Amino acid sequence: MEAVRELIWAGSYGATTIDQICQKAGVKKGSFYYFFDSKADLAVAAINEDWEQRRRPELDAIFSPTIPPLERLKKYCDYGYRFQAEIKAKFGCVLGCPLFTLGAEVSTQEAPLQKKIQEILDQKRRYLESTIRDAHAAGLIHAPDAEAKARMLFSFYQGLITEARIHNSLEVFRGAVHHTYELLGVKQPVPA
Amino acid sequence: MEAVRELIWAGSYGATTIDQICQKAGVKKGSFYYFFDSKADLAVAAINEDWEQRRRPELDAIFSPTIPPLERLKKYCDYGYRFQAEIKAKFGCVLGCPLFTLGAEVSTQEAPLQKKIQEILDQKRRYLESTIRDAHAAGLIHAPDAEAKARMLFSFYQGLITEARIHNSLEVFRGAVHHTYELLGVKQPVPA
DNA sequence: AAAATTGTTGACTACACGGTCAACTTGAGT
DNA sequence: ACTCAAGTTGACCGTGTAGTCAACAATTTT
Repeated sequence: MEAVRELIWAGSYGATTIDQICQKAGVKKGSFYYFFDSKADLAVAAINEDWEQRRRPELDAIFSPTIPPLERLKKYCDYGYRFQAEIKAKFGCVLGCPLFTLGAEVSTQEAPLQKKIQEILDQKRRYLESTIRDAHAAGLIHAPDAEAKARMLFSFYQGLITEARIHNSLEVFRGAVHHTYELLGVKQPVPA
Repeated sequence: MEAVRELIWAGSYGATTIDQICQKAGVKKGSFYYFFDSKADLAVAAINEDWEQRRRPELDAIFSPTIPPLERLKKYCDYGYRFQAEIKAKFGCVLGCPLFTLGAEVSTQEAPLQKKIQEILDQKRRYLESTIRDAHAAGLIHAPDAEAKARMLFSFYQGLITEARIHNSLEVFRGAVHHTYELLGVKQPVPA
C-alpha cells in the first residue's frame, strides 16, 4: 500500500503498473492478486488506509475546536507547507494533494475509486466548514453561509496546491495564510 | 490532434495509447510516426494548436480592454460555464480544464510537455492580472498587488473547475461570478 | 502431530503496446 | 509521360502488461 501510494503520487495512476507496484513492495504478482482484484481495488484500500490512520488524526488535531478558529487555519497552512516541503526533500518534486490529483485523473474511469476520493475530499472540506462557522460565531469574519465559504476556500487551496505541483515550486505557499484571511474577509489585521 | 485532445481530456494522458489515437483519427501507426516522435510530442503540438487557434482568440475577445473590467470577469465565468456545459452534453461528463488536469498528471514526467502547459497557463493568468489592474485603476476594487490577486483568483478558478470534473457536476459554477467579486472585494454590490 | 487454513511463489498465457520498415500511393512540377 | 518528394500502409518484432494456476510454505487450529 505504501508502494502504490508513492508510485501513483510521484507519477500517475495510469502510468503505474502492477508489476512496478509488486517490485517496489517486494512481492510477487500472485500475492498481489491473492489480496486485491485490480489496481483500482488496491488504490481504494491504500488511500483509505492513509486517510484513516494518518491524515485524519493529523487534521483532527489541527482543527481541534479547542483552538481559536483563525489559528486553526494558520496551522493548516503551515502543515500544508511543511508536508509539501518534506515531500520535495524526499522525492525532489512538489507532489501536491494525492487525492485531488488522482481524483482529477480518474474522474471518468474507475468509478469506485472515484467515489472514495470524493468521500474523503468532502470530509476534508468539513474541517474548513466548521472552522468558518466558528469564526463567524465569534464575530471574527462575516460568513452567514459557512458551507459556501468553505467550498470557496477549499477550491482555492486545492487550486493552489495543484499549481505547486504543476510548477514544482513551494513559492505559491508564500502568503497562503494571508490570502486565506483576505478571502474570508478577516476583520482584525492578523492574530497569532 | 483533435483525436488526441479528446482522448486525453475525456480519459487521461497515461491511459491514452498511440493505437487508440490512430484508430480515432483513422490513421495508421506508420503515419503517426511519420509526423511525430512520441505521444508527448503529439500532445505538445495538439495543445499548442488548440491554444493558438481557438482558446486564445476567444479569451482575447472576452478580456478585451474595451470592456469594463468587472464585466470581463463575468463574461469569463459565463464562458467557463457554457464551455463545460457543452462538454457535458457531448461527452456526458464534466471534464474541467484540459491543461490543468494534464499538467497535474504529467508534472513529474514529460518535461517538454509540462513546460508548454506551464507557458499557456501563465498566459491565461495574465488575462486576470491585467483585468484586476484595470479594476483597481478604476477604483472598483482595492488591489495594489494585481499579480498576487490574479494568482489567487486563478488558483480559485482552477480549483473550482477541477472540482467540477471530480464531482462531475456543473453545480460548483453557481455563484462563480459572485464568489469572484467577493474574493476581489468588489466595492459596489453588483454591476451588469 | 495432523489437519486445515492462509499466504507465497515461479512459471505460464494471451495480448496490447511502442516502435520500425520496405513497399506502395498520391500529387505537384516539369 | 516522367520524376521526385511527401505521405500512407500493412506486416512485423520485441517487450511489458494483466491475469491465472498448480504447487509449495507458513501459520494456526484441533
